[in-house]
Amino acid sequence: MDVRTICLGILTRGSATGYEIKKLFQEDGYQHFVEASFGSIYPALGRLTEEGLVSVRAEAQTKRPDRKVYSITPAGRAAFLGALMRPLPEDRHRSPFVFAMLFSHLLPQERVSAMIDCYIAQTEGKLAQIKGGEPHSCGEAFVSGLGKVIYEASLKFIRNHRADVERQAAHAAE
Amino acid sequence: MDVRTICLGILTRGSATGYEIKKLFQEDGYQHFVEASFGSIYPALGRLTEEGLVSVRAEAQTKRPDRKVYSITPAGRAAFLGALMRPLPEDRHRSPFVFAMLFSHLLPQERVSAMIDCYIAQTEGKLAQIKGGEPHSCGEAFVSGLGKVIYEASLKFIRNHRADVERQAAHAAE
DNA sequence: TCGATCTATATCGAACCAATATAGCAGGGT
DNA sequence: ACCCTGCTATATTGGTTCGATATAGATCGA
Repeated sequence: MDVRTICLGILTRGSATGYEIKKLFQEDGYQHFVEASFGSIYPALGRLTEEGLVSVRAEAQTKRPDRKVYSITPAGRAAFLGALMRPLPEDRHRSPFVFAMLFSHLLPQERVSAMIDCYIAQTEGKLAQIKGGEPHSCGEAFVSGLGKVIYEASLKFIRNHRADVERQAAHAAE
Repeated sequence: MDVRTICLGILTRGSATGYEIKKLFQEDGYQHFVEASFGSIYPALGRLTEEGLVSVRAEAQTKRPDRKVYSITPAGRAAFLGALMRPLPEDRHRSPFVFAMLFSHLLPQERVSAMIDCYIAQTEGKLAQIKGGEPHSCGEAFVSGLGKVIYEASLKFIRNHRADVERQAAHAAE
């Protein structure tokens, strides 16, 4: 799903600045399944404004740099709903950790253990973030519930099976 | 994890052509956690060859276009192991479906149901592909086992909770 | 004969991102 | 008073990636 559509979706829920949209990707639960960088957010907002799908209002702040607040327009709302009515792109999951586990037999056992420990800690952090959130709608509850069961299943499996790949690694000649 | 490192990893397991590497991404179980397109595979192989991390041998074929077979070099193998010894990039999961569920209240109930049915079918297909595979090592068994529990947990949760978002969608005025 | 599909290499224009640039501020340490 | 870290805020850049496209060899069914 392209960054313009994602920004439109976020703006259906309320006006926001480019900086706030980026923050939402890092904090508000979106980070588990969607993301964009400043390098694509600001150009996307610019084009959406050109296309009339979004309006922008500059706001001066005291003691802070000026900010640009973007709001979705009726045309933008229609464009977003139109995108949701069309077939969705498939999920993409990229996991350097999982890829690395395929090569665990080539690595020292301590390195494999360190990778697994790091991945478990990261996953626990994400699970804690989901648990600390407060879904405001059925959609949000569905999404955070799904994330929760995925992370829990991952953690359970990794804890139960980490010895399998750690044992294999032990035979690696260095 | 960049495409060069991924190609090096794949080539530690055996020589391959660019076309075969792409096929591996689609069939051999890698697709669940790693991918690259021709647009990045061929340039990556080219650069790896320039850097001496990979060697290439052209092969004529009868009744088929000629092929280029790439093999990893000792320097390439060392580079790959070096990459695995450094901190891994974090996982990235992008899910247009999950993002769309946040906006289920804006959609007709039949559309929400169709999205969920499609996602369930795709996930069942991926699960069947994992179940049909034959892991050849502890690393592969770990990876396919992890994928299996994640897909199973997802399917179970979605089936049990789909009514929550479908019910909400029903109130959407069109 | 044509279209679909597979094998096979490769490039292109557009999208994306991590890094960087610029600029406002607060707070803590030296 | 100065410096560093961290936050707020907009924006751009060079490199990476990808979907589409190009080219070319073939098989098979209609």
